[in-house]
Amino acid sequence: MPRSPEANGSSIPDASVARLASYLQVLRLFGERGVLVTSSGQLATATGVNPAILRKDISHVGANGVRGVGYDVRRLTARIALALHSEDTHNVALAGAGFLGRALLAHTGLGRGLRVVALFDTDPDLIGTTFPAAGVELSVAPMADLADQCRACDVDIAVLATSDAIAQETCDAFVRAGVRQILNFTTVSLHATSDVYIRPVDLALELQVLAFNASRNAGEELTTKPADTSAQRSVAV
Amino acid sequence: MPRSPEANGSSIPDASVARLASYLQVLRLFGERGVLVTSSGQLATATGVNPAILRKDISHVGANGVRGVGYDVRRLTARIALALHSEDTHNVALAGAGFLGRALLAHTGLGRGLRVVALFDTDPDLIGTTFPAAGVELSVAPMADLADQCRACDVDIAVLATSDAIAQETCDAFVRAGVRQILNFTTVSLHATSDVYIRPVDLALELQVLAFNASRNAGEELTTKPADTSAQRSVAV
DNA sequence: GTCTGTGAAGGGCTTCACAGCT
DNA sequence: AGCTGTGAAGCCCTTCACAGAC
Repeated sequence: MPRSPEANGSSIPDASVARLASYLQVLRLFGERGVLVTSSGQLATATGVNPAILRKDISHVGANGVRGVGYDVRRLTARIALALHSEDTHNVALAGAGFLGRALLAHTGLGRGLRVVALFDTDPDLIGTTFPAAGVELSVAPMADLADQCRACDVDIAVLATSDAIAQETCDAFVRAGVRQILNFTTVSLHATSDVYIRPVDLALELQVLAFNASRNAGEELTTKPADTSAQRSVAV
Repeated sequence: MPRSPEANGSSIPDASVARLASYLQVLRLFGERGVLVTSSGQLATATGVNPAILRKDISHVGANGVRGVGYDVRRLTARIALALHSEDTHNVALAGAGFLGRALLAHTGLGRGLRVVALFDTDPDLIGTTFPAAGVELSVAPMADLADQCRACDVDIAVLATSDAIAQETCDAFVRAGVRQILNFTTVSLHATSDVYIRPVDLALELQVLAFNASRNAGEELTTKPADTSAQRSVAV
């Protein structure tokens, strides 16, 4: 992973961005429940991270808390939302209306500000079928319409949930249509010019790691702990 | 992420394990195509990583290559498979037969040595329905049967693809049934004793990071590159 | 006393670069 | 010449621990 020096325009570490997004979820939940003030300790246990790193993450979006007291829930929510641009709306295109595609569509809280506006598949039987997506009924379009629809709907982000066989060509089509952020659920390692950010999400890999742990533990019968319960980091929909 | 000192019984880094699993995929493909010898460069581009780290990863499973030539595909395949215990068979239980659950079931190449042997859901309409899983027809069982079936089938690994509402209780049930490796697709941060390894897979988080990048790029209009095209790491099914 | 904000220390992973074998 | 194996350097991130504010 090359990661060009200072690729991160805003100086806020990728790892922190991911965690901040999860704090945001919890904070919004707290807000809905009428909680006014919270602490790094509470937030940390709720999200499964270390309190110290939580405070450091928060410090990246500007200091907010009151020493000896904690954080104002509304204020902190607003700060993080601002820093993550989480109020911006992004239009998402989804390629592949199989089980995985539909699981992603159905996923509640795809995240505020994310709206699936286009859905593609190669299967002729599926084309024209509609699926509910955040209130709207979304109709499956053929791949041939990909470029036109993406441009028309001002798509920012693409999600690839197709078969491996057509992954690269679909990716190319998205890139030609001007999409620069692609989430890749296929097992193919995609190639594109360096201005395109492709994030692979290999669901099988995680299971391989678990399997490795399981084999290891079976052999050693608990002489050592496998790792820890808390989050490493991953993907989400 | 506490990660207790020397938690990793076998000294081979987690990050390497994940990558080794992906090399294995590619190597098996090469093998089927009749390729006899390959190089770190070829494997690196095929998997989207740096050649140097690939060689280092491979060195963890014991030196294999021939300087000036490359790696014998069959030999390397065997070495990695051995190190990852990839020939061991693990029985997997899947909780949740919604779209996500079915997507996971349908996913080809869940990984060699991984076999879904039990499927649970709360929906009374779904119970008794069968789904194809690696050749066998798998019938949906009620949650009440979870413990019995897991023990009976000698389940190693559990996958949580349920609704958030019942995530923790389902997790607890798996732990009581003796499962120590859990892949968590819900957005709940699960808690269990420290001998249980829980790996969260938050599909929405990845999208949040993409959205953040998209907003950032839109603002700065390409003064800097977003990051890089190649893989960071993630999850897969 | 409680809880935040942060410098400093520590660790793990990646990259570089080169020695060594064929 | 080509490619592997690996010490060394560097980087990023996490953890510790404590000073400071209430």
